[in-house]
Amino acid sequence: MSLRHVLLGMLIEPASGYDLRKSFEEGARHFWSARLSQIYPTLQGMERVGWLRSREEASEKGPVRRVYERTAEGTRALYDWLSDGPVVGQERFAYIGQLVFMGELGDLDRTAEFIKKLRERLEGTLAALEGPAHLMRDAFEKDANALGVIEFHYLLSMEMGVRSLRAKVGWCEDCLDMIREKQEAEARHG
Amino acid sequence: MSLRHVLLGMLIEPASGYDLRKSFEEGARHFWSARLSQIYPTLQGMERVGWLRSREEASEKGPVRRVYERTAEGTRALYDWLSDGPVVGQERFAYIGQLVFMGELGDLDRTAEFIKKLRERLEGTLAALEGPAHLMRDAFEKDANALGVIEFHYLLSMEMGVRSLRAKVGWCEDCLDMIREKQEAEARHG
DNA sequence: ATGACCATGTAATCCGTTACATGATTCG
DNA sequence: CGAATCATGTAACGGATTACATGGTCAT
Repeated sequence: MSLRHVLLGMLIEPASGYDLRKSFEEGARHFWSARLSQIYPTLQGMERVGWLRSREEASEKGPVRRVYERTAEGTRALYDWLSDGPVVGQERFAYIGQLVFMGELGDLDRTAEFIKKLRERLEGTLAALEGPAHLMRDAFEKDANALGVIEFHYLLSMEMGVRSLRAKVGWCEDCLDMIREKQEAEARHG
Repeated sequence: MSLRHVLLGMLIEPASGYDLRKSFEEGARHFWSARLSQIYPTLQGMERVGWLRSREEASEKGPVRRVYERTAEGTRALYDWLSDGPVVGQERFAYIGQLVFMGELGDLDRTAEFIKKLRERLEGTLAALEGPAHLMRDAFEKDANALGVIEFHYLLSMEMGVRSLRAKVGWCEDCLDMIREKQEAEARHG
């Protein structure tokens, strides 16, 4: 029950479904994702329950745009969600499951291959985040007033992404070391 | 399409739905979660497609247990999944969204409160993981042969949980510092 | 006898993905 | 002329949560 709230948060300014998808691709990648085919019906549902209102708007290129904006009720729903305290759900990490169950195969070389691939992926995501995060962090360090409150919150969230990705990449390195160590021990007298 | 695979992985030995829930609560908390009401129909579905077979078994306390075990096909499906390479999905972190959108409120004290609550939760989860992870890590460091291959894989996965939770707790601390810094800057000449 | 734990499930609803369907404009 | 981008949606299916429904055993 959270995509609705994420969309509410993004609708600090009126936007169409198509615009919002760009927000997911550019801004929100590191904490949420959604497809157009989910965004459109969700917006319709939010309008039905009175959280949003919409109007049609001509576009230069392409068909008419349906632009949504929050109603007072929608804003209340957003603020209620923010007041709920941190929603720390049951996050799901399929790749950790894969790693655990790979134990059954008993092939440490294969496990090492798996972790190398994982490290690559994580490094890719990290690289994409580090640039923009670094820029904002520099600005903030030079002058803590350089960023507005909204940008500042955005910086905090990007730092989270960077930190936890770095920790995961570090974990990959250490895993590879531990695997080598185990292989050597097994070769000696396992 | 992954709960099925997680259940397959857990069924290295025959187990009932009820047993499997315990595996989620004890062993798999840090990477997956599932309710009984999802587990039961999923097992039934897996039996229908031939990944599992089941038999009834008397229980000392309570009603008859339905115990599932993997078929050869189920084992193949599991190994195929493991061969797919790391499934790095679009993880969703609702609390990061909450933090970002809290920018709109423009109340840094409230943001600080939010982060303190979040830190508490993360520390709780971390504390629960660190004990068992520490025990295994010690055993491994004394003798890399002390752990069997399956336990070793389990250690790797717990280390991941510990690492990324520590990184997140560290991020909470730094956020609080940055918020103080920003508040002071604003007081000076914002 | 009350509550915790054992044990299984169904039904309604909602959330999310994949695939399908359409059509205009702009840039190379 | 073809590909990318703009722009909106529906349909079918599958994954997940919440609530409902039942009943036995064991310890205090």
